[in-house]
Order: sequence, then C-alpha cells, then structure tokens
Amino acid sequence: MNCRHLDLTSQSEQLDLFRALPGDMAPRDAQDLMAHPFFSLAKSRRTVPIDFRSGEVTVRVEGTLEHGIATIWDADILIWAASQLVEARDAGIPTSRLMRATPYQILRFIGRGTSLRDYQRLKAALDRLQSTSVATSIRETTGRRLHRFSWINEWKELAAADGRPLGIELILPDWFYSGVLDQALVLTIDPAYFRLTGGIERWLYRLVRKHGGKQEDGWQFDFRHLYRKSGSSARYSDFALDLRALVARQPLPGYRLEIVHLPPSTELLAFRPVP
DNA sequence: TCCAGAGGTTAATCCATTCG
DNA sequence: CGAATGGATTAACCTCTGGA
Repeated sequence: MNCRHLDLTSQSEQLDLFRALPGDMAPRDAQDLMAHPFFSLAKSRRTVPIDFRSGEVTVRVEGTLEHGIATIWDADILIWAASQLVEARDAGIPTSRLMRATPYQILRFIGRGTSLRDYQRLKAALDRLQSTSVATSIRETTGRRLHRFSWINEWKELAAADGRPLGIELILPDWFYSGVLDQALVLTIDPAYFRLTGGIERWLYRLVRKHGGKQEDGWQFDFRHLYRKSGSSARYSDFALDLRALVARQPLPGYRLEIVHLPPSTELLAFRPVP
C-alpha cells in the first residue's frame, strides 16, 4: 500500500497546482482540529480507533494496521499546509488542494531537522495522514450524516529522469481545504508550538489556544473531561500524572497553567493567557 | 544559500509490576 | 482502582558533512 506510486493525473488534470511559497510565515491551525481528538498523542503506532462523542459532535478516527493513526506530530504537515494556503489567499495568490513543495521546506517550517531519518519520518507521516480515515459530524449541518475523508487524498514524490528528487505533491481533502479557507475557522499559533515534544503537551496547547484565546480570566477544565476530550490511550492515572508534570514545567507558550483542587477528589486544570 | 544525508544523544511513551 | 517505579522501545533533537 504505497501511495507514492499512485498516478495523480486523474485528479491533477482538474486541479491547478499550488507551489509552496518561500519565506517565513505565521503558523496557522484549523480550529476544528484543535478542539477535538483527531490525532494519536502517542509516539508509537496506535491502531486502536479514536471514538469521541459529545452532544452532536462525533469524531471517529481509524488507522491501518500497517501505519497506525496519524499523530499530533503528523498534524504539523497540515499546519504547514494551512499556513501556506492562508498566506497565499491573503496575498491574492490563487490556491489549490494540489500542493507542491520540497520536503526540506516543510521540515524547516515545522522546526524539524533535515537528516535522512527526518526525511523518512516525513514520508512516514504522509503515509499515516493518507491512510488514516476520519468520520466526523463537525461542519456537517444537514442532519446526522458523517463526513468521511483522509487527511491527505494522495501524495507522491517527484523525481527527474536521473533520479534527482524534485519535491513532493499532495492533494488535500475538501473538508480540510474549505475549513482552512474559511477565515473564521483558522487560528494563528505560536511558532514555539513546534518545539513542544510531548503529545499531551501539544494537544493541550491546541486546546488552550482554541478555548482560552481571548478569555481574560482564563478557563478551567476537569481532569476527567480533559482525559475524555484528548482521546489519549494512556490510562487516566498516567494522564493525570502528565498533567501535573506539565503544570510543574509550564511549557505552553503564552499561557499559564494551574491546578485547582475541588473536594473531595476532583482536580481542575486552569489556564490563563500571560501578557 | 538551499537541500539532502549521517550518526549520536536525549527524552517521551508504553508496559509490566508493585504497593496502598 | 489509582499511584508510583523501572526498563525497553521508539522517535525527536542536535551537530556535522557535502554537493549544487
């Protein structure tokens, strides 16, 4: 199942090509992806599906046995794509779901190294994004139907006749693409986000950024609720342990975390923006 | 300067296990 | 059941080299 060798011409013919813009730009993330458990928080392969339901919102994520569910580090590629698209739109440059870039550009933007292993990981990440299947009710206003898609429809490596690499091409799903181009559904995030190494840490930053962005007084959530919302496969006790460690380290750029004890045994995580 | 690759170090997660 | 511990595994991070 190697999508690298698929022929993209069937779709490419109808899609204009968007070439990645050079230079630095603010990282932007899709809000829907920040507030719900769309990604695995574990570094090792996760094949157990994420099944989240809260009120009208349903999120189900499945991975293949071969690749596992796309991780929150893989999501960096989607952040890169969203940043490119928003930047282009704001500059009046036409965008497209079909994007071309060099792996190097992507790796630099998301703050990774550029070693062989980093390139391999990037390809593995693209494979995971492509093979992860998502079904969600978010932005599906008509009735209870679910929208099904993969994070990347297709991707391939481009090479010259002599084997010299010419970059990669990928096609984004419509659900993600239209969400990104809808201004109200995108938030800028701190570039320091890419330096967050822990899965839970990254997930928490996204949640905090989404919910606490403009709240002067901050926000607070019950540990149990957070655990459910995270989709984490860790045990609750480990999850709680991680949260306490995070509060001790204060790793989130732009926010301060605090634990509020609520007798008899409830713990709340509170956060507020720091000026 | 951009891009691709090498190798070693550091750190997070997961699992099994034990203890209260 | 939740909390803590230690070890194995995996992946991110860092610094360096070299070609175009």
